[in-house]
Amino acid sequence: MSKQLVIVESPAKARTVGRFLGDDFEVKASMGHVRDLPKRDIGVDIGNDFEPTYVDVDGRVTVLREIKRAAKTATHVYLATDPDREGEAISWHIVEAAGLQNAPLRRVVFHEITQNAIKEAFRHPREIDMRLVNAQQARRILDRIVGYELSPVLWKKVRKSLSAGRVQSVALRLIVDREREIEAFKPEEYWVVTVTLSKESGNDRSFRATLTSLTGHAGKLKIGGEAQASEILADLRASRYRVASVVTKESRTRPSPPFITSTLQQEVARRLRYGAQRTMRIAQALYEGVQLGGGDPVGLITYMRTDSTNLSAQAVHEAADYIKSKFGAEYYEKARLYRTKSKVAQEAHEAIRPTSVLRTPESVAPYLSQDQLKVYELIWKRMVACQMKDSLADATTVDLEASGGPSGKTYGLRATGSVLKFPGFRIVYMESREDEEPADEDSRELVPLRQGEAVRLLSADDARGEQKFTQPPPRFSEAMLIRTLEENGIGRPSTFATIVQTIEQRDYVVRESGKFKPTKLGMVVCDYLKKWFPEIMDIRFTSSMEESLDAIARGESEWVPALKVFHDPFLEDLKKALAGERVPTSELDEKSGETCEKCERPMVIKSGRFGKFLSCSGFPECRQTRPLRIPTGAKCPVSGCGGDLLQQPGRARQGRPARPFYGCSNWKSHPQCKFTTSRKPVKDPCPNCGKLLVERGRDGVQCLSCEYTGKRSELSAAVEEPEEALAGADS
DNA sequence: CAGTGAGCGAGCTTCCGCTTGACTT
Repeated sequence: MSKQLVIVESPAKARTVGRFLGDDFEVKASMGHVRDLPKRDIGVDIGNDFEPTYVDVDGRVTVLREIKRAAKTATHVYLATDPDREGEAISWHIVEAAGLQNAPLRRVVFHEITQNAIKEAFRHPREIDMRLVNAQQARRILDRIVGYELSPVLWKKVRKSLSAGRVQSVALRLIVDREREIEAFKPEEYWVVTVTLSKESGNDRSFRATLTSLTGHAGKLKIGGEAQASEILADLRASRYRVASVVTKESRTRPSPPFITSTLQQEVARRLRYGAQRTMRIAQALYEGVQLGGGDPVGLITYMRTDSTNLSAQAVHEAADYIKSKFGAEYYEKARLYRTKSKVAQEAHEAIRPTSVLRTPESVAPYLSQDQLKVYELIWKRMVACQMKDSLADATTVDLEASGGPSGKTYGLRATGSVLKFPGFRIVYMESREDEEPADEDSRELVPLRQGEAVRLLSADDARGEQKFTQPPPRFSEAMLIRTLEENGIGRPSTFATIVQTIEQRDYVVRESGKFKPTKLGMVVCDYLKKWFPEIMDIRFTSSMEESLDAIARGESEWVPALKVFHDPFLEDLKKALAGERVPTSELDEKSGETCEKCERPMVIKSGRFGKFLSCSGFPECRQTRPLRIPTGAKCPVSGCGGDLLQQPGRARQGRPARPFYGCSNWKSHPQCKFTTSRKPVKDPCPNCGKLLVERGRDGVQCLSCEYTGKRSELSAAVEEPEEALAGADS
């Protein structure tokens, strides 16, 4: 008997949908796009209305064959790819590539994988929406033109193999702009003055207050130097203190919305220090399914590449029941719905949530790896918390006055405190903060005080001034960069992790203690693109592109003219750039901190065919070169060798970026030694056997010769980080 | 995850966004 064919994008989704639909349906997965522009050349006939050439994607040939075969006998072919621009295009490409134009086609869409949503979708089939498809084609072709016309300009004018694109180049710009802000930043001195006070009567408890104002002067008091601070401290030490006002307000805190891709990546980075790639790998495994005891694998979370905070009614309902029975009715008020913040969100899926809150972290723990459990726990807690009641606290602000010091001035001080009245969602989950400093000052309970009450300084030592300096803005971490990109509508949930990978792989940026720092190459490429292609490098370029795409999707404009509007001025920029100057290669050299043995000029780090090497900055007058090797302080573990282990830059191989490795200094010398390792050596020898220790994980060490493992922090001295100037070799 | 070592002058590189592959005996 012939079945009805259903096509979705992901195999895990195919499994679930198949279970809901029953035996009359055969559900197949396209596994993403099945056709795309060719890799070899641009594949767009610009002069001929941007006519694209599509080819079958490598590895999707079998998928297409299967679809073709199943469609022959199917009574209906349901195109159930994701309900967004890309999904619509995937459906259209499947029809074109598998030749299903005359098949009994029906396009169906659902935003959540629940029985109801799927049944409802199948009741309202429609046709493929060519407006959406054309919006996708315009997006794809624009990205191809930008990427494949801009990159060759960089090959000619800067260096070969470089790349530029609508998304990666703006990501690079954010990092470079930030670095310039930091370089230009002038720290300003300021002082923070605090006093420790207590009630007149009794000595039971003290509290701290911070100097905020000088009576008669508007605004916040600024203390710019030590002299001023000393004068104020002299006053405060001799002052009488009085409570000017006590204001207590109830403060509510709402739970954070359920996770979407970007917030999951950020929170996992903050709490677990996992990178975006790793987070996505773990989430993918949770989504694909885990075997719980016996039977079929169970998908533990909903789809992990999403920009929507929507929750299915069923999930909200289940969470309500769970909260009421587990924590009590006072922790639940009503279903909470979260509106998706991003304007460019496509909302094809739900938020990232457990497929059932009844599968608590404890109950699935035996079947998960450590990593998986930690990530699942965060997703589970965030979901439960997001349906719980607000937390309530009494936040008290006490303003005080100090007067009677030698100068006769009157000062204003402030103490704050807060008492949690009702924990609400906090008993399950509280989002971590960017700065990580616990805000205990604010959450501390304050001594009960009355307006007009006199208080006293405990002792002269309890009026203190602390010198501080204003801080430059921080460099971007991976999580911060992803957040900023998303706020500007740049990149999609499926690409956030790879954007970061690309600019790292191109050597545009390096990580230094978890933060991105641009390389000279990155700065040069960014400046070059800003000079010749300011429009592409504008942070708002993507959002204006999205507006035109939306107009196409609504049927208000045509995709070919829209591309033309973009391409005409772009072509002008391209011509100007190609007629312009080449960037001198010396501008790409990184400082090394070393000096040339021959002419004493500084040595610089250059990148050649075989990776990085040291070269005299006096080139071409002085042609001195040296391999780039950084001593690690560790000795070669080969017995009788006695060589030093040196960090070497390593070579990039087949798409993989260059990774440093560690080799013996006696390589190719007398006596020859071929020892190498890719694990970072530790200075201290193994306490067990005296041989070489290498780093393992964040704080671990491991012996290469015996079974010893230990903690790096417990050894006498760890290997020092390479000098900052040489860190570029560490990428 | 992996687990590396040559010392050029040729032909190749590149985008963004969907999604997970896994030759036969």
